[in-house]
Amino acid sequence: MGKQESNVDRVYEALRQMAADFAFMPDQRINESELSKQLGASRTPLREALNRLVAEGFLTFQNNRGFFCRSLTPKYIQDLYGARVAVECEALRLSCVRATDSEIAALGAYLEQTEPVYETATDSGEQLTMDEAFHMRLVQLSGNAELERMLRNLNDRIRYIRLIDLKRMRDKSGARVPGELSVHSRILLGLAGRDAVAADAAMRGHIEKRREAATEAVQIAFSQLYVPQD
Amino acid sequence: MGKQESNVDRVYEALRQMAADFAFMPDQRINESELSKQLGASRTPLREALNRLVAEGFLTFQNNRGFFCRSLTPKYIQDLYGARVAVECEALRLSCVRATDSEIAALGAYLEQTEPVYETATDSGEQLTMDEAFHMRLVQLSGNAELERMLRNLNDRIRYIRLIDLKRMRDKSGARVPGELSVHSRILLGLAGRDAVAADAAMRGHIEKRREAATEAVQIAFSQLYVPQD
DNA sequence: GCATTCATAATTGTATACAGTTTAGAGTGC
DNA sequence: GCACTCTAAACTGTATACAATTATGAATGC
Repeated sequence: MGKQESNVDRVYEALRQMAADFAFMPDQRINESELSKQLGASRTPLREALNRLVAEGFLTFQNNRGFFCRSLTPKYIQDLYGARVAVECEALRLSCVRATDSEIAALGAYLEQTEPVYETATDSGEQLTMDEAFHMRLVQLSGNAELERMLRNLNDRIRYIRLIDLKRMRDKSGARVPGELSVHSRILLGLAGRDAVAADAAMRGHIEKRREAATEAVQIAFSQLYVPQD
Repeated sequence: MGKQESNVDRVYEALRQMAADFAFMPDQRINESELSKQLGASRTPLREALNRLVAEGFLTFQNNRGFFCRSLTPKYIQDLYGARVAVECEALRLSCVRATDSEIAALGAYLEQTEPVYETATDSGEQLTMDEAFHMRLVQLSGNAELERMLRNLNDRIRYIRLIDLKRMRDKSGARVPGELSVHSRILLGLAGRDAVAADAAMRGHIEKRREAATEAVQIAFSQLYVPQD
């Protein structure tokens, strides 16, 4: 068996990464010829990948003017956080009914294993990867593939801002008080106790808190994107 | 100003409609040459449109084998209904806080205007259009563009099944008892009273009820698709 | 300086050609 | 009949060419 992955897939993955990282500036027009050279593919597969990203909300498209990066505004980011609440809280409610005890225990073990690493990690990207993995595993427990698909898409579009927020959070506040339960632990505790209301409240509070800090993170994102410090 | 809409857009809209209606049979492989002739466009814009539909969940793609219609299974439909609950209930909770009285009154007026038409309508497609419009307007009141986008996508993928369900519902039960509030009215009443819990319960019950009937509708869908009665 | 016009360059839109891969089916042996 | 092989046809993947459209910028008039 040779390559399973097609060229379009490779181009698509690369572009998705670039779009997530705002390698294209907000509202920036994308030059197809230049980009195709850069990615080592012709415009045909490039445009196919770009069209997928339009449908996923990473890019926009204007007839006869081509593809543009999505814009970055507080409202846009607020909406993404709002959608996360919708998806993750409903998934959690479902999980309270549908997840088995062993599945919940497995996620608990994962949390216990990763939290010490998370607490001491110096790389924010690594931290965010762990955080996203926990939330994804949680939504997987709901057994609903659509909710899972939605969260994956939201995570990818919101990642750049979350990374900034995470960095700031670490700079500001000291380490969590030892012995105190982490937010993730409290969510999982609600789930284990099949207490949908408590789990929902913990999750909602968790996301809303980050959402409140997001507008400030958008400002910082702009300053990073338009005035590179390196 | 000449045409604003591009060829890709035209092809895309046509394909989306076809995919929604299962003009492609579940799991059916799509022949690009044939389809491009049928739509009067070459394979290049056709494939661009097909790629968008893959990203939206209408189609799937396998490398070197091309595009396929999404499969139609009870699980898939159940998941779509589950996602609808997530999106619509959260939108409703947001609306209880953010929607203005006049916006709610306007939706109430729309409901009062359409419900008599709805009750007496003989065309199920027309009924479904009204139903979808109400739900879309409701989610628009939340002010969250992402939730709106998500619901539009879900509606398009679930439409075929809802149409069957609506037909059956009408055949089975007689007309609603006069004087009794419609489900939509009860949802709106909860919203007007800023009672998120009541509104949520009404919405959740409404969607879950249809969801329970959906598996049966899937069976009928299959018999319709594979044994046309005309 | 500022707006307007027009020619030209740059860019996007799409048909087409052809290479690479998969699929279908005839042929063969058992 | 059944499984296997091999060849031809069908189909997908992508580069490329060229038409259509938009963007750029110099020239012009005020």
